[in-house]
Amino acid sequence: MEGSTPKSRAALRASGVTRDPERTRAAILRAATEEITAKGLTGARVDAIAERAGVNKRMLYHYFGDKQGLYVAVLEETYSAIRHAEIGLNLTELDPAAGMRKLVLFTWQYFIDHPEFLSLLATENMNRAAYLKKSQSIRPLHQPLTGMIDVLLQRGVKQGLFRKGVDPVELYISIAGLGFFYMQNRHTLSVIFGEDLSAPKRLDKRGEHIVEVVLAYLKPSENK
Amino acid sequence: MEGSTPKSRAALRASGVTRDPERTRAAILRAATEEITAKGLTGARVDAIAERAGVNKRMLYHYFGDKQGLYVAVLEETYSAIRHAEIGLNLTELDPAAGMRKLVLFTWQYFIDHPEFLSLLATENMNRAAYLKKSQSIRPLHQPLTGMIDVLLQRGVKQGLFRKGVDPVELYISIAGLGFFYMQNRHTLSVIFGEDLSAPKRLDKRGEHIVEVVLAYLKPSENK
DNA sequence: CCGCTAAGTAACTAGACGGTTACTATTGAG
DNA sequence: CTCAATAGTAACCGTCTAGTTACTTAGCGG
Repeated sequence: MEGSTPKSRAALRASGVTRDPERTRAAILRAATEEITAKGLTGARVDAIAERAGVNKRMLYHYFGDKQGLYVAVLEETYSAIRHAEIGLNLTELDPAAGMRKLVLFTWQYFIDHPEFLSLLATENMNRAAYLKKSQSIRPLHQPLTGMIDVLLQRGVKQGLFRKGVDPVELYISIAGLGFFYMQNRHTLSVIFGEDLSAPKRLDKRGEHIVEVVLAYLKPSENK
Repeated sequence: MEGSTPKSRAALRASGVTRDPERTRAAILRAATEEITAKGLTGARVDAIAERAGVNKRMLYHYFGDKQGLYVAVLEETYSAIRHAEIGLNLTELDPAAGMRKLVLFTWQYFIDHPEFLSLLATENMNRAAYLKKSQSIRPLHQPLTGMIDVLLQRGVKQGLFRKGVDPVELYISIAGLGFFYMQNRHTLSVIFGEDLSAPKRLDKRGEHIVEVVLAYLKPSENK
């Protein structure tokens, strides 16, 4: 009988019925990111991750060892994503003020689009960066970032647009902080100030505010 | 026999052997704050809180109902503490620039001295402010804050020291954010940037940076 | 088309955890 | 002094949860 041989790999994969290691792994990682960023590492349930991924719980241990291993994978992937997006910015092609504006608005928009990054950072810091410290793959991702900011600052100083002596790390922390605090704490802040801080128009307003704050700081003093 | 009557209340309280509702309640609340801010709401263990407080677990349910009730009590007390400290600042007696500097440095120092406030905010926002929304006692605490900032801004504008049209809420979020992000994420940021951001000197530097950023933003543009 | 390795499943388990029960001891009012 | 209300204790319980075991099935090299 011609139908007795199992279906071709392609057909099987298309129907989604059979094994597909990459797909399974990716589904677990995605589900874990959602569950862990929604509820924290201790709040996340392994069974919930498996169910969300549509995968047997055993697979989770098969691919990632244990809950911590899964968490580290989520952490590495999430950090990797933002750092690679930043590198793609190509700020050095623009004039310094425009480049800085682009960096600030990019960072702000990234936080809006990726709330999971915010939660994960909160979770990892609550644990005093214990897992990040162990990870070998994350640290090297950050040199391009400060390097890029440094170049931008130097070109701005040379053109008389920016003040001298600005520390790139300090500046980056400020750019990130102005957006991060607002987004991460928008739920409590909305209650406290009686204003819906998640409204799209409100987010735009905040973006412009952050640009203004950063550019005002970078401006050289009048008596140069 | 003269010793047959129980010791006087004062003596008993002094020896710490007998009942003391207020003391027990306070010990539980303090232990809960430590445990919950260290490990998050889901990570905190009820048994650990009881042990840390030197109290039987049953007492925790006696005074606070359940784990959530205890969490709400921690939340209310912690918010109450910072808001009352802010009100005590009396900024309106100083000239606007000095007042603003005082507010910024106070906020920064508060975050340094009270890391538990930072963790608790992160925890509550991860839960989308579900408990804060229910609390009746926290919201009214915040009107004095924005009011105070508003007065400071108006006086600065009148004296030609500050720009016009600054939104007090936006400004407060920026002041808090510049310090909050640094402190809350100092563990991951230190790893990423290869620098110990918790060093006292580094903290002082950050404080001055935040003051500079805020005052630069508030400065009126040259062509007034 | 055989046989070994990797992918996948279902049922299970030891221990942790939030919360309760049944009880005793202290305190303060009358 | 008495008694009711409150503070406090120890042991216990049902459920949840991370991780495991024992097993089946698909896929691929030879």
